[in-house]
Amino acid sequence: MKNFIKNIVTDAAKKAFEEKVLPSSQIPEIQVEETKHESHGDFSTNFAMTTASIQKMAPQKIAQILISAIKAGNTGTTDGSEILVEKVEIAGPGFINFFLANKAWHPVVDNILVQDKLYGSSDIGKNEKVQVEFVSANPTGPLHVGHGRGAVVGDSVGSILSFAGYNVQKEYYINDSGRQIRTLGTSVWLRLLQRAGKEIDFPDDCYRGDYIKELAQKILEQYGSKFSEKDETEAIAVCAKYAADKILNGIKQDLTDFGVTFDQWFSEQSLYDSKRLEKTVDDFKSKDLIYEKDGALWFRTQGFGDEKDRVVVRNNGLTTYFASDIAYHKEKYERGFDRVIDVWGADHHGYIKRIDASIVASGLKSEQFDVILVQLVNLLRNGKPFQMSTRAGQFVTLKDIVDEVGKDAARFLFLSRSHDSGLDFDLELAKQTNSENPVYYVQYVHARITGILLKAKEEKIVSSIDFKKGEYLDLLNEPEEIRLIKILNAFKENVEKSAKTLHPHIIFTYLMNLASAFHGYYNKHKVLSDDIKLAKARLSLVLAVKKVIRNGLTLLGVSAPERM
RNA sequence: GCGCCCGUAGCUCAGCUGGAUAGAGCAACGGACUUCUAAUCCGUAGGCCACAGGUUCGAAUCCUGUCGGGCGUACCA
Repeated sequence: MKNFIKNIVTDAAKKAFEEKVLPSSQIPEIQVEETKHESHGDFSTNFAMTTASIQKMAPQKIAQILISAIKAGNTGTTDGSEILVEKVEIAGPGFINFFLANKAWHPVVDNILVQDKLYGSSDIGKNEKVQVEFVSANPTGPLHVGHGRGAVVGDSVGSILSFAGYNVQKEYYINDSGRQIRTLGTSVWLRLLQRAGKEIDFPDDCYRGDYIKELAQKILEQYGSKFSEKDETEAIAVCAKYAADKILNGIKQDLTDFGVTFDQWFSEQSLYDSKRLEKTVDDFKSKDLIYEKDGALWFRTQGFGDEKDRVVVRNNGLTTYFASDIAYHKEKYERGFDRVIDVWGADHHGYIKRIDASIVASGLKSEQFDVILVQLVNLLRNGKPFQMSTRAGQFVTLKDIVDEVGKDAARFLFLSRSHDSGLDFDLELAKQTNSENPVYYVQYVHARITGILLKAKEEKIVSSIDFKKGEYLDLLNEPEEIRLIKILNAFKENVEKSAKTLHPHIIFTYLMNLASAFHGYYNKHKVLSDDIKLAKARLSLVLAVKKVIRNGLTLLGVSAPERM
């Protein structure tokens, strides 16, 4: 539709030049936009204003010339017979506004019914191989609310990119190596000793949650009471492995219940086992990207935009987290991804530059690496801050939220705001299943329409509640109907914008907007009109709305209920 | 100090690849169910878009600075 208008303007400008009413043949990129106000028509172009300096002419005058050219040509027709542009006019400082005939919009409905689940999809991704890595929480405790936000953002970005034609793989990086795992093992081991009757001072830097005690108990049950007599180093290793496995299984289950799925789970330990990390360090050493100083090995990140160089191997011989991350990211590109997207909590933002530096140092381009920084979730209870700490064992888990609020409401709330902004998540508010919860507003549209379609089938107006061809669409001429179709038409654009900017909340905003337009229409006009032809036309429209709502909700991982 | 994010209606936030009269939800007030689901709708009220400069025909949007809030700034992860 937009291109159609664009062509009209381009043709008119060329024609005006040929007829020498416009002095310059230079035609800049023509921008056509949907108007904000209906009084400004359906589309407008600022062409006259942007080209004013080139043509050395007042915008108003250029606009006038263009309009005459448009009117003179037989532009405005698609197949030469139907006139789709009803009116063209100059407005304001030089905008050219286009008013389309209603019938220009009617084919949109058919298009949706035919494309069905594919409506809104596109190929802007050109099948580019993209990896989205998200959550990647350490398996040292259950997922909490903050992880939930990262989880839905990553999951939805994955769905949206797929829908927009990217070849997407979703991955979870398991930090199953390093100090935090040893701490986990120690925590469990100490609780186990306490349970076995030993007096132990439980250190502050150990994990204190009740789940640690439960794990200790399970180990005792499984290995018997003799376990507490074991050699400490060996026992801690067993505890660590056992606990990490159990916790990871819990994480997987919680994510599944939250509707979040992964194509692959990647183990950090595997980077050590395969000697991949070692090889990566050697490789960079031979390229003089890693050097030795003060007994430690440093990566020359400063040369690639970081504030300073960073340690990869400490002077005690242990590798840093950064070291395995370098190897991991290098490995991702070697697996064939053109582009890698990491979803991180905002508290890790200082880490971006050094990873980016390591990627550029590997000979890749900075544009091939994106980080979605998800701002922190501000947990409230009845409007008051609610502090959480994994170490202290005081937190609200993701599971708690999903159990109490439900998957749909939780996901929808997490995606309701741009991830660039902090999110207030009020536990009491989220638990409410009333109209304050926007998810019901959108889902209600889907359920309402299903109700109408079922009734229509019962009354034999339609033979099925799902059909692929609209009927009597030219009867759709109410302003609310045209407005609804315009919004339906904008779905694909919104998906594309969401994919390009990696902002899933664009889909949220779109759905709220569509839902609002539908509810307004529903209250004003009866779909099942006595006029059977009109009823069929409206049923077609309403079915199209239903399909778009479903497609949108699917991208956010929220269900579209038939009944509420 | 330096870096990243944010500052828009009483509250929570959209709008930010520059466009015409800055939007929505909640809260407030007034209306609409014998009619397809009132988990809905319609109306009223509410704004120096933090502040100051700059670029531009045009700035909530881009640039610079100031102020305020959040988060970072390890041979931690």
